[in-house]
Amino acid sequence: MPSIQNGLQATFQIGELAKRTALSIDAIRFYERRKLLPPAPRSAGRFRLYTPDAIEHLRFVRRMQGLGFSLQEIKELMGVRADRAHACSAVRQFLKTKLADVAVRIRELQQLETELKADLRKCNRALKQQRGKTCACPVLEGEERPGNA
Amino acid sequence: MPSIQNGLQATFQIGELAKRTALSIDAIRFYERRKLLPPAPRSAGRFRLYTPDAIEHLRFVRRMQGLGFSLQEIKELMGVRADRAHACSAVRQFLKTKLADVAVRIRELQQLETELKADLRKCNRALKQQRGKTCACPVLEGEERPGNA
DNA sequence: CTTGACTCTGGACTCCACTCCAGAGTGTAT
DNA sequence: ATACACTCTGGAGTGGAGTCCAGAGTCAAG
Repeated sequence: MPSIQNGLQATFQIGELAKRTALSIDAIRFYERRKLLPPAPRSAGRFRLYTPDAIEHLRFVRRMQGLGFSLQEIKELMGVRADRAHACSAVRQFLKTKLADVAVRIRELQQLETELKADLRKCNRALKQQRGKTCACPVLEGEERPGNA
Repeated sequence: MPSIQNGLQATFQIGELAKRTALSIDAIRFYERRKLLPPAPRSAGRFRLYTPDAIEHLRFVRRMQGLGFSLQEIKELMGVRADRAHACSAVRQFLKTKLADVAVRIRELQQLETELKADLRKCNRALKQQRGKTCACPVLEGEERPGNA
């Protein structure tokens, strides 16, 4: 259970962090090994102790991951962002590069969005026209049906 | 070399396709096995023969992959898009779901873009202020240097 | 008919991002 | 003192997305 005895901040251990981030305990330890999470301070008995920061931290990792960044890239990104305080032109360059990457991805996704919308419109028109006609559409789910073209 | 003897269309074999798509031959065969590419018709000697369609096809795959879709997802997406002709509501539903996914990703990337821009501005301001002062900034590249701060 | 560049298949191997243990220690509740 | 839930480390295993390779076949040129 959370310990508040030092009057500073509620800390909790890894199981709790796992629940609050919907990550597995193993995944959290794995991220720590890969330096995506700073090594947690430990209790007397060597249990990791976390503050709510860790939740935000891990959420950022997952968000980036969902956007298709590798753990390596995320680590670099976090390093730079934490470090922009003592900024230098290498950091600046890194940020510019990443920004350009992100802009490209956004444009490509918007392109895909346009295409999918067009597909959807065609689909809707087709559906409207075929009212009443049978439509088995075995395409989506079926993988293993026997002889049935 | 390309064979044009049937008067229909220039076909080429896998090495050429690899060059034109900047994919490896192995990757192309791998995609075929995973059904991301329809099985190519073969020459008399069982060599795969491709038309320029295949180039577009593979480019689409890579584009989607760059956007973070798994091969499984790309396969589904292509299946549905090829099939919207004989549309049905399952296809329509799939498209709607994917569209929603894409919209979410776009929003998240835009959010990240905003954050990175803010980082960059802070970085620029910091750089302006520290004109003249030393800035070693060992953060980015260094991982394995011995004692050399 | 041999050489050289290309292709074939199947299987083993790699890297990433985890997941799943076993065996041992921690901490609280009874 | 013991039970029980939790955590520790280190290492093996998994699934995705390929890469690498051996041994064999194809085919144009000399």
